[in-house]
Amino acid sequence: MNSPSENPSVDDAPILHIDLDAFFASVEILDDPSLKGKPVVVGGGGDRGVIASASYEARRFGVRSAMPSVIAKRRCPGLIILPGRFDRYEVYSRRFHDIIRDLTPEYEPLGLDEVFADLRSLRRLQVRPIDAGFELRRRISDELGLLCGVGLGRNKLFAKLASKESKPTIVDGRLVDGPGVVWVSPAVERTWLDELPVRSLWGVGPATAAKLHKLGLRWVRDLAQVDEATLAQHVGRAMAATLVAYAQGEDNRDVTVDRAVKSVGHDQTFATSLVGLGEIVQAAKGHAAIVARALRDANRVARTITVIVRFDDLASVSRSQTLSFGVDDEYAMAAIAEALLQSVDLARSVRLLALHASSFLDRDDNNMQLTFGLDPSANDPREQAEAVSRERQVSHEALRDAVDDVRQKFGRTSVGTASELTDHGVEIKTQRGSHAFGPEADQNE
DNA sequence: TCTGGGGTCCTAGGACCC
DNA sequence: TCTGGGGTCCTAGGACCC
Repeated sequence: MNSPSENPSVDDAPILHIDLDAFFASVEILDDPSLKGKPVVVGGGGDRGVIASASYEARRFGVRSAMPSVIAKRRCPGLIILPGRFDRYEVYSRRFHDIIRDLTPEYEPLGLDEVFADLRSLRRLQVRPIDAGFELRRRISDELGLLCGVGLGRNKLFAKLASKESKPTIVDGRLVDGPGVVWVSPAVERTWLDELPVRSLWGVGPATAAKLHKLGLRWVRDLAQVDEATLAQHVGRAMAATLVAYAQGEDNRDVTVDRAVKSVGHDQTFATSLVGLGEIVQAAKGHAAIVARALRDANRVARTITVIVRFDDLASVSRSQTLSFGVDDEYAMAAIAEALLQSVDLARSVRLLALHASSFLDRDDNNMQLTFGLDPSANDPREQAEAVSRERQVSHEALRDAVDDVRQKFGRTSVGTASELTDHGVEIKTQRGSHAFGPEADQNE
């Protein structure tokens, strides 16, 4: 929108946002150059799959990320759908972060392919944000072979909107280069923002956009003038406050370095829906093995276990239980999950099962002694499950440590439990694939 | 055209404590 | 018989982001 003619200081453009173009698809093309120039996407190829990342060649056909694969194939009959190799993307992501870190340690990743950076600590070095942006693009292109867009602005809101503006676009089926680096100068902020649709603001998705449209609010300039209390009645207090602030160009979100993870989980949509408690509990055990491993890798234990079931009509229900202690054992987690699933009406067939763990404690702070009063013969099924879970968490400790120890020394595939092996087989048909357990995954740690 | 899997945050009601 | 107010935690659901 405004190709920078000036060269702002870090005080005029303190926040940088950088976003890799078509990241997953681009990595696939780098690893297999024969894909170059072809419509390539990464995503689930089955009936229930969606597109995670689309090359620009695929976008020319109207294929977009988050689009169901069935639709994408219809729009682009020759579409190449790849299952996704997240260990590879993580390698590239780390190298991407390394390049950002060379500029400043004050950066915050969002997913694998985006970063916000706060440039203010570079004031003394006389760094010019626009020069820094072009230099990042050059290095990412030279060293990684990837393209990206850079946005600069007074806050995260403008930096992110600007990076979007910096990207290539498709006009009449043709790819048009973007400027690469865009700065929203304070002088143009107001007019720039006014012309955007409300949907382009952070936090406005399909549901909120529909509510806003119903209220006659289509453009950011409409939002900038709305009464916050009235808006709050429709979208909630917090949303109303942030939307009005954003619409006025105000965004006080900091660039947060080292954001702590608050939950880990595993979701799986089944190619064929599951029927009945038995099948679902069996699947939950596989989920528990994956989530427990992630917890131990992060050296955390979780007090809250949540199961989410989605039925074929896409309605979902969740059940959660918070324990008086933390778990990182798959059998301890599975005991809770099973009890939670028993409280769900499973008359309908189930297309998705998710298992999440949250309310983390440091492993060293997990005081199991406080829980000796638990009675496995209690009447309340939740108390019962908690007692069983505690017993497993305690009694498997030595085994877990031994297994983790062997894995540390000899790699992940060297030893495993039966449920993990079963799960491994099940996982092959999903995006996650078997690679997560392979030797490559270990090299990257 | 029919919606994945990794997450984050917000809301609202109820329980419980002081 | 009528009944507070604030704070925190837990549960269930919803929306959003990449």
